[in-house]
Amino acid sequence: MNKIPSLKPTDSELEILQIIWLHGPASVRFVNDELNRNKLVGYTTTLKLMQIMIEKGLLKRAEKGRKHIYTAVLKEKETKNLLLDKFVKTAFGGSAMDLVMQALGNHQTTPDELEELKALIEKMESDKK
Amino acid sequence: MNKIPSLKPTDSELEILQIIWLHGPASVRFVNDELNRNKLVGYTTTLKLMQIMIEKGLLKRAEKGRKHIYTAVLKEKETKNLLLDKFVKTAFGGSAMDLVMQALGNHQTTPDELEELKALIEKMESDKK
DNA sequence: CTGGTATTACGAAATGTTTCGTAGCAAATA
DNA sequence: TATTTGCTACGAAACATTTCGTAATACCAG
Repeated sequence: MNKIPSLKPTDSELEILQIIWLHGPASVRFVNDELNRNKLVGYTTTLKLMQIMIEKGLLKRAEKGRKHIYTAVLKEKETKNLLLDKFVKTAFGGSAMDLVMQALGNHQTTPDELEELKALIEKMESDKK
Repeated sequence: MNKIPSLKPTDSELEILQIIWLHGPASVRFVNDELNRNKLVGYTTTLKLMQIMIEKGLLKRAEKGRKHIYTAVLKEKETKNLLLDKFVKTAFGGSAMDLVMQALGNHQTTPDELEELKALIEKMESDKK
């Protein structure tokens, strides 16, 4: 029934999504192992979370032999867009520019990244003409 | 006892903080009225939230006559920095640059804003040398 | 002073998130 | 085949967040 997940993933759910986006469709075991590189979390905890994500429509799954293989329903980019929109709205009063300026001012950036950013800006300016 | 609030404000708490940052120290009545411009929320709900924020150290208060006047403990900018750091970490795998690129690509920007942004980049590049 | 109004304090319900224990079952292995 | 191992399902506890009802209290208008 649930086709389009309108709900925003929680922090824990997002950690799981990141792993699946990066590595592609994965079993609970794999996701749990990845999670445990950073923090201690029980296998059944991860399983339960992923089952809930199925209910919410964030993941779908296929049974491969005995295991279940989970796939992300939403693409990485669209999900991050949703989260970004919400974050800009709740934390920066809707001003994406404020966020960009503050993000640049408070994080390390390499010269390459700055060049890339400048290129994007040039492109935006020429598109606008 | 609680002096420095390390906790991140919840979404509801953030709405209250935005109002206090914008208007300065305020009573529960004022905050609740402001909140109700956007959504329906009961007075005691707002009161309770603000009391909890006192416990967490997000707000402090002074008794002016019979009312309590609430003040934000953290400055707007430092709070947004904390939130931004966390968001970059959870949603963009720690890459502020990814966030910046995506934010620029998905929101309207005025030529003035782009100029301002370019100026910031120039400044960062010259600082780096 | 008295009744009505605005305010704070408190407790608790409703909801959402995270965690894990236990059970049941299937597959691999000894 | 008998045992162990690994997986899923399910329920529930622990915790956090949000909401509001009720009560106590201070203030104000008449």
